[in-house]
Amino acid sequence: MTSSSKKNGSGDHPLGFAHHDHDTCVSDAIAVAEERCASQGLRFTPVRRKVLEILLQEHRALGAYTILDLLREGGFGSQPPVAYRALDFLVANGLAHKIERMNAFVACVHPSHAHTPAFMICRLCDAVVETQSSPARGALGDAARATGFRIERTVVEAEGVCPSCVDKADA
Amino acid sequence: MTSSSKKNGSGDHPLGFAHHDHDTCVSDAIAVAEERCASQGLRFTPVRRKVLEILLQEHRALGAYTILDLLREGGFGSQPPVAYRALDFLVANGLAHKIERMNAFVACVHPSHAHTPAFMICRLCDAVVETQSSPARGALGDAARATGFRIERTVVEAEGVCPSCVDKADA
DNA sequence: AGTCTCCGTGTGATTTTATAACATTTCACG
DNA sequence: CGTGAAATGTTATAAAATCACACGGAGACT
Repeated sequence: MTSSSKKNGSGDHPLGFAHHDHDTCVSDAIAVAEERCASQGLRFTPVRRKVLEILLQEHRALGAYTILDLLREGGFGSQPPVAYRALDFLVANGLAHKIERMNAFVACVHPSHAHTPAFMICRLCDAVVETQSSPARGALGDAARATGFRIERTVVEAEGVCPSCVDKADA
Repeated sequence: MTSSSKKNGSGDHPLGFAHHDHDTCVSDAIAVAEERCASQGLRFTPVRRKVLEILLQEHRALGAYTILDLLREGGFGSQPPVAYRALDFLVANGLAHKIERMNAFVACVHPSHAHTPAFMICRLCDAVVETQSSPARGALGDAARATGFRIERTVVEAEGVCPSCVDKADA
């Protein structure tokens, strides 16, 4: 029951604002992660794999403590550092992202290539969809260049209402 | 996180990546806030004013608990909700912004007109500079339109190294 | 083989950030 | 004045993140 803290277990329409073949997307992502870690000499340990599986399976943004509950159920350590360390690893290696606005984490949806992620977050149902952005090419990039600021990483998160909640609200 | 730094009245290199007339910028901003609240029927109460003054004076991102300490010194209530409520008010009314990445707050540098703020955050010295962005006009906006997501507000934060820390590092 | 070291993990405790709940005060407005 | 909504003060607690230290396994090296 610890995993049911919020709505939308894993069967509903998980998110993405659109449906897709979930099993495939999970196994593909795990395969990519394995390959990536192997090729870079990183250790894709059981805890790390499990956390990534959890994120992929739920397919939404999860708080570290929700993940921790699921880890516990899986027989892993149950203290916060266990989850945070695995998440740090996944985030550092582009396999997951942190949603700063929610203090939550999501699996990366295209871990195979480098990218500057951006997110659309529904304030009504908490759905999170990853997309791309190039903030450094717009006004922000101009400002950085003008001042001499060296951008290393950007956080881009749009808060609003997802299509399905728009429909409900308008109904 | 954001604490542990000594005062910084107006001399040092407060931030902005550039110097400016700090006293003027503080009093101007307070005046704008007063005017804005008056014209919109909002109550610019002592606590709210004090919090804004603190943010303007320090001219950097401050955690809620740092602000709370300064409030206490000013004879105001010293429990977390006091600070959070004032901050909520300032943020809701565009007089301050929350830096999600730091769980910290800064005074808005151009509260006079509506804008979509973006921030450059130095990971070495924690300096924060506000600038503009139009994320909804780029790839993110395209994605939102394509999926039917309705953007209400955006968080744009660039993490990197500010000019002065770049100089130090390269030296 | 041994054993050394690094890295990851397990665990308890703590710190930092944020909200809930409720009593009291303030203030605009009738 | 009264009255109700908004703001404040206070206690308590929840949620998020980190610290500190012990243990153990995989690889490197004789």
